[in-house]
Amino acid sequence: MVLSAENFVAWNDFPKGLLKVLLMEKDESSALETKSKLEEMDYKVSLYHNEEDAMEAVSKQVDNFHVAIVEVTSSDHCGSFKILEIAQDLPTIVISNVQCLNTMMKCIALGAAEFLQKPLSEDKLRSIWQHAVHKAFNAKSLKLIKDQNNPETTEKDEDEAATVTDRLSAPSTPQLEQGGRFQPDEEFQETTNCSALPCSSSCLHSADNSQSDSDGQRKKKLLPNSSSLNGARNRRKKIKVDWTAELHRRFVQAVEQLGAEQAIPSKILQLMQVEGLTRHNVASHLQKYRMQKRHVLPKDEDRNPIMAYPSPFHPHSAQMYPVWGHPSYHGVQIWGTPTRGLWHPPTQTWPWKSYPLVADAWGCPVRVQYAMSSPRSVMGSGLEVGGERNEEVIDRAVREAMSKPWLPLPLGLKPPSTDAVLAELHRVGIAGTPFTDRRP
DNA sequence: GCGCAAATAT
DNA sequence: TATATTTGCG
Repeated sequence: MVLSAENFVAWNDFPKGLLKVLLMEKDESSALETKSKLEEMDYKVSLYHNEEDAMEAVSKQVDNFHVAIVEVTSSDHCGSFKILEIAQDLPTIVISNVQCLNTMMKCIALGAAEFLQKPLSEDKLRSIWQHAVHKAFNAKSLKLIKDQNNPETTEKDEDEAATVTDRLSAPSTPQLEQGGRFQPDEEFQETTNCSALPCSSSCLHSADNSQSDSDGQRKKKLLPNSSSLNGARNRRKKIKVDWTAELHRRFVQAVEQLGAEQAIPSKILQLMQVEGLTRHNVASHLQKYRMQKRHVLPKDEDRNPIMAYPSPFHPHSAQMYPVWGHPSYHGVQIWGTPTRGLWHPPTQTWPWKSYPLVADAWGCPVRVQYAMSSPRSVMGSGLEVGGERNEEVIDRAVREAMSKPWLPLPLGLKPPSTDAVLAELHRVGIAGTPFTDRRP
């Protein structure tokens, strides 16, 4: 997701003038010149003269650099490529005397933020801070991208696959590596022409071509930022929202706060205050929510009104029935209101998971639902809000249930069994109830 | 911008 | 295949 103007938030603690730059340039005098230029611009520069040291610094995160500037030379650029691979999270600018298009592209493809031709002017160096900012905001928005480790979900539009290499009449179908970096293959190297440099495939050690689909299903992927190169607008596939329990809770809370008439996507979205969520996402979810309610309510009204809670007497009462319901209990879904309890068929898939639990507020054995965030979902982690430990959730739900017995029970808390109620009544001296005879 | 229904993804 | 989510359209 790209940040929009509306959700741009100023980066208040941007380290102005203190951006830490890793500089890897072999030639000492040239390196010192670059270093001094950078320092004049208030960058804090750590200079390395060989790839090994630079890589060690990057991998050990010795200085938590904001930006790296690494030199690629015609003699040996393998090491520099390696840095690009290692410094996946570090905006890396390649500087070079080399004018080989293939090398330039390779660097960009491997994740270089920029390829600067030497000699370096001050103007070229001055703006490197932007890469740090870009990365920071990008990282922020990336939290919202679901399943980023699965390149197939990152891009799918075959039409979009008119990549840089296509433009250069390379017939290859480059693959997007994890984290969005392009993993070149031999084909790429062979077909892009390079007059200045010998291009050894050994430089690209980590390319695992065995993973390319052999069934011809190999997906074409965009190079990062290729849109800016091929002029195509960046219409990447929309990201699927992971409606975690917490997100849904916010949604329901907003819906209920607004009331039936006012609960429209835009207002719900406004109330939810979840970064990255779109009106469309909400509208879609609302549609589903309403459909559930519609399907579920008639069934529910058929039920014996005395049975305020679903299936406490049901032989399968251990089964959990998550519900589109009440927002009052954070992280724990609760049964619908006593008069119009909401019930869900258990066949549905829900973002909750049932776990057995010891006992409830009433001393009855119950199961409790734990909010389950999908581990593969970056989207989920980005949208999850107000993370609360399960124990806290349970404790709070139990406390609330005990203090407000008139409210419906949180899902997971079972109402007292009839036997328990009767025993309790008996204990306090009440022999029976009008319902005693109606027990199943 | 809304809501429904078709299309698409998982 | 079923169902969840997105997309298209009135």
